[in-house]
Amino acid sequence: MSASSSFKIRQLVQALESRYGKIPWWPGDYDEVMIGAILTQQTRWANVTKALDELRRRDLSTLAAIRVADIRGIEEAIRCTGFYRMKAQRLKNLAVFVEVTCGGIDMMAAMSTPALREGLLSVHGIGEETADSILCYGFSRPCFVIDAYTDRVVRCIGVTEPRNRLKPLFEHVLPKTDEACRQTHAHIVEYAKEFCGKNRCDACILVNSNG
DNA sequence: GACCAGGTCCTTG
DNA sequence: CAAGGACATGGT
Repeated sequence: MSASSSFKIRQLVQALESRYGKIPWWPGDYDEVMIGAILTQQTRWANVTKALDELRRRDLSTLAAIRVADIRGIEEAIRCTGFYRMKAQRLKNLAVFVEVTCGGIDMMAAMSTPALREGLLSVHGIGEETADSILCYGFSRPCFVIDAYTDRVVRCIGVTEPRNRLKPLFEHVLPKTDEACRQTHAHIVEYAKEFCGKNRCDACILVNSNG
């Protein structure tokens, strides 16, 4: 574990905290967070909220409902998020995992974080980011989400660890609470949208990258 | 019209 | 194992 990377990330976390303070991010019940986590894959959140509204309108806003619904109706409801065919199938897969494999939300909530993470990752269509989002924002576990924005922002402040080292790095630096994980991740996304384009970071104002 | 969005899986070399 | 492509609609 690189000491200088830890230091830079500590600086980043503090600078973001003082810049943005407390911001609400991804409120909602278990079902909404899990469904949203699939729908937001490679997709803007604004389009996800439209799809969530449409799902609610069709009484498809729970995984229990999604599990038994005609997949075409799900596809129609979520079309505006793109990749809608694939995502409809992924929602079905997740619904089977939750309702059948686990035996319902309550059983899921009683699982240990490692067991729940492993289970989620076994679902076809759920990768690390989606699993960790569900763990952190849905099940309030102290689990830090690494996404494209996180990757971009840490490069911007001079951290060179490979992407697969970032999660343990952040979890080492942050307090072991879901609140810390969700706030910092939300901050990073806000900052990235404001200052870090895909192939540039022309306003890295938070942390001196020579540190 | 080009480019990108809070990824994941599959196929190639 | 890295790199590239497919999935698809909607906003800037």
